[in-house]
Amino acid sequence: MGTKERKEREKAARRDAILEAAKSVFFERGYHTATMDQIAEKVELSKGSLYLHFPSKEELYISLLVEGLAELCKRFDQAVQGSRGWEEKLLRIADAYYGFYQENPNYFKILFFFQHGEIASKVSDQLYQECFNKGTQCLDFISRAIQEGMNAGAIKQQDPATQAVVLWGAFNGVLFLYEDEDHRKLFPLPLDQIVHTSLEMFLNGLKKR
Amino acid sequence: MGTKERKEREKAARRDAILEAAKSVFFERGYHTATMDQIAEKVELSKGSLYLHFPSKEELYISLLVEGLAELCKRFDQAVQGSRGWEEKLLRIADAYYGFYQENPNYFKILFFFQHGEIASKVSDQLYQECFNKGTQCLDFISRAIQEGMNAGAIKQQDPATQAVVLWGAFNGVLFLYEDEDHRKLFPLPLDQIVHTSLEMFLNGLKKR
Amino acid sequence: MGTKERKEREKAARRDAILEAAKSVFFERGYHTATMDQIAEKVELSKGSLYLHFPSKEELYISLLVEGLAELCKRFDQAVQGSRGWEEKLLRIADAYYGFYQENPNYFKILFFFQHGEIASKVSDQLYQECFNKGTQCLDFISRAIQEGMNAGAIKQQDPATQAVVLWGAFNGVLFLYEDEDHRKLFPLPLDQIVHTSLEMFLNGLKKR
Amino acid sequence: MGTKERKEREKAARRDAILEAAKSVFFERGYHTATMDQIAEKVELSKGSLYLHFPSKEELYISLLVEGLAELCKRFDQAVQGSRGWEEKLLRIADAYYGFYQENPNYFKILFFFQHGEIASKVSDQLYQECFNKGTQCLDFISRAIQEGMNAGAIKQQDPATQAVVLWGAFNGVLFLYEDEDHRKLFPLPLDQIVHTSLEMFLNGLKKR
DNA sequence: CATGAATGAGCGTTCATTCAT
DNA sequence: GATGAATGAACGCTCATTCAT
Repeated sequence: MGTKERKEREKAARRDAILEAAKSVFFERGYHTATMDQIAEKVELSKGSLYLHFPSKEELYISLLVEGLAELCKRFDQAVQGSRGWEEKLLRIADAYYGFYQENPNYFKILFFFQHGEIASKVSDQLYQECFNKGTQCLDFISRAIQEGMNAGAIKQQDPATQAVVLWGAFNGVLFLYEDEDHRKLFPLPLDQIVHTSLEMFLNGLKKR
Repeated sequence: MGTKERKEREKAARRDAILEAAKSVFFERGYHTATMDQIAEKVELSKGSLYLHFPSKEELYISLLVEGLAELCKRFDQAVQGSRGWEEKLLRIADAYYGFYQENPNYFKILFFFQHGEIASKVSDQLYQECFNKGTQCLDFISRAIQEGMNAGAIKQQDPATQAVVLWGAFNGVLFLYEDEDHRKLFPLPLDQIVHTSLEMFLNGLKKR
Repeated sequence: MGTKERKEREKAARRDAILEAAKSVFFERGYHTATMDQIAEKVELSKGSLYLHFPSKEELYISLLVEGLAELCKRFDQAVQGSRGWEEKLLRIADAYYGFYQENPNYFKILFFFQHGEIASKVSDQLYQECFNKGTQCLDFISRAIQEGMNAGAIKQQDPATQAVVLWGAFNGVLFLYEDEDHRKLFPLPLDQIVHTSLEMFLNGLKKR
Repeated sequence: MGTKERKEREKAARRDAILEAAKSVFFERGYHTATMDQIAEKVELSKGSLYLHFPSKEELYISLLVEGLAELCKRFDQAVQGSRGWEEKLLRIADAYYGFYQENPNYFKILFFFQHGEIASKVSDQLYQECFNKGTQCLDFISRAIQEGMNAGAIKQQDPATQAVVLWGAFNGVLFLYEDEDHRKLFPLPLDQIVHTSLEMFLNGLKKR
């Protein structure tokens, strides 16, 4: 009688609600400062119930990352679908990333926090794999665009994966400078300008002379 | 009879010993996970003694950062002193950074990560200023090299500070991908190759066509 | 099925148990010397649980005071209800106070000592108000009895509130001399005699000549 | 050659300087909140040196009390010397006390704090005796005045010591109500009026009808 | 499934006291 | 005698996690 399905749907909904609350709390306060109590209060669930859906604070946090990477993938996909030529593709992937950053500046924090390892090691292998896979998927969009550029003769023949990683890291690094207020004070240039300059530099750098 | 000087020297030595111990503990466990007890044990001092030299955990942590930036500055200075031409300068600055990273892969964590504002705001204005100044000094080395390239007509006329920031962020971002073990697994390319590829890309990107 | 009520009753009971333990520990050791650990041990609860019921050591301490004042109010009420004439009323209020003191010699410490502002300022406004109100209620019983005496022409017309405060303070001061062992040695007169003498003096002092 | 005497004089001076600093710090911050560091800084001596003159924080604190009681004794003495008749004597003793309170409202705190016993028990027997003796001396001034009143037939024949204790306690109790800001809010009557009312009441209460 | 009271290990910080110099 | 660095035992409070109901 579909009871089982309904239950599952409800369970998934609950999970999503928790994730949503966790996002807002983690973003507002940072991983270490956020508490399970605050998240529980936000979802209007008891603290104990959180543990019915996520085995630990870390897993909850990283689950957020998986969601974020999935969203990023989707945007990358749309970006490449609607573009022609490797350069346009890269530009629009960058746009997608930058747009994602602007809409979710705090999401971005997790991305980096995860990479920091303090947390990654405390997470189940399965969740870790999910993370890894999503990350790889994202990178692949970049790789393929670069490969296209090589095929077109515009980019020097090299391992496209390496270049994708460099691009990803470099762009991350630039955005990261602006990740928090204190940093912004250190580098008081408008982010738009920084992003524009860096994209120009990176794309120019990719091209053969 | 120099008693006073000796005392001062001893005090400074103690301070350095604490800094050293703090470095190793913070590196191993991360800022939030590290405890003052662990640092005290490492330096074989009582916990209370730590507070004779640093007023708080935060200040201790940031003092480490200041030290690191100072060292980096010194290396940047040596790098530019021994080189001719903007391109060689940038290359050697990058080398200096990369060298610093390789010798102090964990130091880098603080340098770049900075624990993002959570900490910076709890630190005395003076210490904050020191941090800021050292950071600016580092960037200036890069700016000046870029300016030289513009003067030589090799780089398009733009704000060199912006480009310096982009370079700094981008290079940081690339190194950061390798900052911890878990992440290395995600991007299993040799760091040397990544660094080489990225430098080539960035320098190429700087140049006028 | 009354589950909710039972829970609430249990919660209140727990609160009372903590209050009881806190009373005995605070009494034995004084506010500053008493520790939350000791209280937790006494009530056979974990330290953390204490904070489920009281937000801080200060609030716990002052909550004790509120309880004491409430009890005193109740006794004052009974005292005046069962008496006729202002003099009997005052006498029985004093009896009630003295009785309270004898049953709770240590309670009295808090009541009177109040740790003087060091604490009061750190307590929630609400709790502070409760304290204030209860204190005022106690004084009002005295004021009204004095007013009665004035109406009857036995006491000189003056502000009864002032006289109530004086009476309260004076009687407190006398009891306080006996508040701890060391002091009893200094004034080695039996407390009963002291109380009797002082009541006689105060009441005599109130009367017109 | 008087070297020894000079040394002793210097030592006594040092002791006094410490006492003076301790007074100001203890008064400003309260016993528990004051620290030996603060006192050391105030006297411009090292913390260790404090322990050359006083064996503990408690002894230092109580030594202040002895000083205070001695001063009070002196004032009581002057008060009775310059007055005729038991009533004037008591009035002027009360004035002296009230004057002392007004000049040293914080001194008064120690007086009561000592009586609280938290500290008294941690102090050397000798210091305790000094305290006791000075306290007794103070009381004796009151006793003698009351005895005089009895001899004159104005006061009912009773144990004058008991009455002295009651008077002392009662007056203390009244002043104590005003000992700190929070209390003042609870009893928002001008202290002068309270003191006047209470003296009138106490003296009136002493007199035979 | 949901609850929320209870836990308990842990943290950063303080400070009276000691003692080698 | 004077110093002040060092100690170390506390302390108030937090919070991820558990579990009886």
